[in-house]
Amino acid sequence: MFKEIKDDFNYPEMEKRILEFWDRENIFHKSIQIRKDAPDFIFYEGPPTANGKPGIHHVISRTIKDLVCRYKTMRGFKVERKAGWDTHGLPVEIEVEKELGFECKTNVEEYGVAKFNVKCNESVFRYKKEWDDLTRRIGYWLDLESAYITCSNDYIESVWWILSQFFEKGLIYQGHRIVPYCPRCGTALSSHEVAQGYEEVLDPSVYVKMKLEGKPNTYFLVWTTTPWTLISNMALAMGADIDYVRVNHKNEELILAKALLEKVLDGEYRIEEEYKGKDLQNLRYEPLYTFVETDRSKAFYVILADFISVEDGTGIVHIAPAFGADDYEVGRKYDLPVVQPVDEKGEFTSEVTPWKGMFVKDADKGIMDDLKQRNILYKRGEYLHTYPFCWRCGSPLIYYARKSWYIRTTAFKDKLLENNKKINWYPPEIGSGRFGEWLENNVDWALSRERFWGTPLNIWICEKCKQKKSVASIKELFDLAVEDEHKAAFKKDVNLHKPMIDEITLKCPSCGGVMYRTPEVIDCWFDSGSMPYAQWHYPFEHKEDFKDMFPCEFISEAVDQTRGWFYSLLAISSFLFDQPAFKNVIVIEFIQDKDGTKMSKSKGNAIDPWEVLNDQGADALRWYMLWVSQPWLPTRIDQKAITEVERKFLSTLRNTYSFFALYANIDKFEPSRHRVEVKERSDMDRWILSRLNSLIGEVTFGLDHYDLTRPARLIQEFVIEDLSNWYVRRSRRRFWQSGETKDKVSAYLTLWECLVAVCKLVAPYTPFIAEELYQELCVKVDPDLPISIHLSDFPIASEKYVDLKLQRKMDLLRKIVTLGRAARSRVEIKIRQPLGEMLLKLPKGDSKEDLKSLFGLISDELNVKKISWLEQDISLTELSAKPNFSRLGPKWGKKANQVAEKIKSLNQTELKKFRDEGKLVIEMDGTALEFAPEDMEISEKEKPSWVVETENEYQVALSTVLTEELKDEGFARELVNKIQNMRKSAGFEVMDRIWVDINTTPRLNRAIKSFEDYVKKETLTQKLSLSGIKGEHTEEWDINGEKATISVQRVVA
RNA sequence: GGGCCUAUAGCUCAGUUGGUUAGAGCACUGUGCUGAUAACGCAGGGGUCGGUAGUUCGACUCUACCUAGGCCCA
Repeated sequence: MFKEIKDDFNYPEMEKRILEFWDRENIFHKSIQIRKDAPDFIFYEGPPTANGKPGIHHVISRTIKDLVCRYKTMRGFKVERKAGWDTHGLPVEIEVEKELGFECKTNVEEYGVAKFNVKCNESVFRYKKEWDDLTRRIGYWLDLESAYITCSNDYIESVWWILSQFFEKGLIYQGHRIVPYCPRCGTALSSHEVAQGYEEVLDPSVYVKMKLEGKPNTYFLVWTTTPWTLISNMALAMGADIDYVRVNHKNEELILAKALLEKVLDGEYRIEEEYKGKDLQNLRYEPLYTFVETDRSKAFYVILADFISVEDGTGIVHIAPAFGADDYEVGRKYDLPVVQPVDEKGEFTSEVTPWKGMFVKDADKGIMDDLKQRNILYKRGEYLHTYPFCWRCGSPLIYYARKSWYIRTTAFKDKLLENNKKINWYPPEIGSGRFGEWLENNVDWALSRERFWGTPLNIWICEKCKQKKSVASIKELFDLAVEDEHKAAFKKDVNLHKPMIDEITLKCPSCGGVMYRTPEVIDCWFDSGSMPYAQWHYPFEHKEDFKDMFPCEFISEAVDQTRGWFYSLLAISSFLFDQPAFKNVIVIEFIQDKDGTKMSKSKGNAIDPWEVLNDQGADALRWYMLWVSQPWLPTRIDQKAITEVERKFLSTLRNTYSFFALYANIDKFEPSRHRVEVKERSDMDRWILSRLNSLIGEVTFGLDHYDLTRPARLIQEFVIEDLSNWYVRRSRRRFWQSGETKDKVSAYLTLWECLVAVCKLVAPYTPFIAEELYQELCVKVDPDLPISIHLSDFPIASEKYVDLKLQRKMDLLRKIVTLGRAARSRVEIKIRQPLGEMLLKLPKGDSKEDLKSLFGLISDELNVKKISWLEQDISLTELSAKPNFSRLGPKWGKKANQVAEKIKSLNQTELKKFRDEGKLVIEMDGTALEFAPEDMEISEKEKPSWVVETENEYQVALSTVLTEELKDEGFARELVNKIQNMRKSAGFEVMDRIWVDINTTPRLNRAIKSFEDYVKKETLTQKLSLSGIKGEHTEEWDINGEKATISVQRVVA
């Protein structure tokens, strides 16, 4: 027996049942085991940070990963899915700092770095259970037990090995990095933190005159909003192709951008000379301040930069390499000195005598006064702009150069570009555009972070001779470490994190001095980019079989990873193995709320995934997200829309199964015991199988090309329109037939085959309902089949069953049926009333013979007795003309009435000519009448007793003549319908036999007599009487205008 | 401030190399049907294709600029 799905079916409940089944039978691991000799499909799980709750956007990325992995498994690959956790990074530290109520970095040191890191470690796994639960609930099959963890010793050891490879090749160096820095907290902020703290503020706006060397009275006019940085000025930057002018203004010669003259200068000026920026390159000027010893030959001249705009300022930008990222970059290019007379508290150092110990921003006023006094301040004002403040303490941030370690990625930039081209990006424009263009402008990777909770940078530096050593393994560390109590303690309990690792000192191989570890930890993107190797503890383990696990075929993450994980994977793999770490990537856009704005907890518009999962279920959510739009488009999510998906698609699929189960149970039909060759089946069967195989082909093609949305839409279309609304609808009666005819068996087999195939097609998308139906449709039928749908193979399209000609025929037929239904509806003759004749007209090219074999279907669906062709030149409509008297009167005066009569008597040819050409000349009583379009109104009507519907060149005409015989049959069908309704409302089972009594008019009695057998057979009536005896259930009806009292009663077997 | 993505019916989305009257589902209105399922059928209303300018015989489609939302970078 197939399980009949009851009305109280509940998706979340079913899904939980399936989850238990998967657990109990260990299906996930079996799905890998059974493919153990199959080719690998390598997948990398991008590690999430578990220190926050998972949200709805995580569901989409996990669904996509799961879908691809399940699909590839069903396609015959072995797909290992190792989970991973990203555990390091500033966000974790901030979370813990908040918990502990810390206000600045020094609090951590006071608290103790060791204790702090223990807290970080705990914090990271606080939400792990939430993640595990959600992962399981949405059906994301992932090997959580063997997850890689970026803070484990093995993982860190692999990362160290990779770092040492970079180091050995000379690709790691020390430089400066400009960071947004909070002087009060004494810490650099991540871009994410900076973004939280922008505020609109008024800053000083000053225009300063910088005197040209050796040119009396000539100045560059320079603008800045941070006067305190002028003390560290090293150069002036101009745009190579920007137009500059020298003007005579208030008895001085000033140089500035031509476009900004009006905006900047107050009063009269005279242009003396014009040039491009590049003409002024290398011109020297006199420094404003000389507090700091500087190699003059390297500074104080005009350089060119591409970031100069003429929006604001003067088109000449003052460059202080220590205090701006652009400044620093261009400074490196020109080898400008980095002068930084500002300490970690943001105060001027003692060199800057007038303002020493003063917070730099507080010194602005004094500096401006000083400039004014020296008569080199052109003007000062205020400037309203957004400026970043510390989100924690509210202090203004300063951009500040810190010592930093870099990886020289620019040294192998061409490899990065080349390897990027080997990646298939979905969508492609991310790879070529956003990511590719960014790679073109690659700058060295700032590797180090001055924080506590991270992978310690594995570089030790000799105190004496400054020799550096990058330790490649724990073993090497032991070999080189100075024998002391720290080493002994470390050996007992290896912990590669700060602060323990900092206590390990090495003996310098060159001079025998003591080597101390550089205090920084590394960027956690390096951790995650190392996962292809570190997740296997490569090269310390898996050295031999590593080539089978690298690179991977597929990853998928959100678009914010372009400069994150996507880059770190590519950079490290390009260096180590000169190939991309991943071959295909689906980039996911963010989910927005139904108004198109970002979901966030603070806005309160975030959808809780559990709400959806408990309410509509995982399948509905999964299907919705993949069906609604391509993952790389911003998707608006609306919980109501998920309900719609459930109602329309999942329920239709379920009900189609239900229909099958109901009748298969009645007939005790077992698919495995029957066989009918497809070619021996009906047109209807061959049609749906043809559609099915076309569908399989299209779905496979899509999924093979990482297009997940189009296949979903095609499957949904197939299930609703083709399978349920046409095949099942049209085939219902075939399942009703008594006895075991070949036609009935064919229908059962066909529907069963379609359902099984559809289940397998949707198995990667909606793994739960697919499993539920598979258990009924397959496992019960044949115990030799795999015990789970996820252990079976994906369907293969059989070309031999694809009959495109048949599909076109069916499309045509359905068009004709639609026209026929519209025609009936217009004259209000219901389908149950048979009609005598139908005429069809097709466009010239269409073959009539092809369609003829399907006439049976049409006459069945539209309930007509006979179908014939309507020849091309015969028309079932006629034109008629209505005279427009308000025009005829003025035009023809007394003759108007005569003319009107003439108009009414125009023949079809004349009317057609008038309609087509808009004019007509005819003769009346010897004079020519010339009609204009306004003279009459043309309308088109069917000929009497026909109703016609036309679409393009397709025309359908139904005869509306009702003979007494047709009426009799109409009565009979109406009666059947009413009795069926009564059976249903009385709660009888489909196979129950009944007694019927009808008390009605003579006219209806006559119809009943002539269709008695038909009525009885359709309604499973054993005895039909006309005596007026009331049975269990009695109702009054109006049967096509005839009153009738109908009683039904169940026959007790 | 810079780069990239998105904007089509009330809602969610299609729309091919530029080509007739811009489509679907949902929602809405009317209507029919219901052993046809959480349905289904038929008809209807609903659009300045985000805005402006340009290229073109012709622009939802190509170009520029602008507006709004998103991501990344400053």
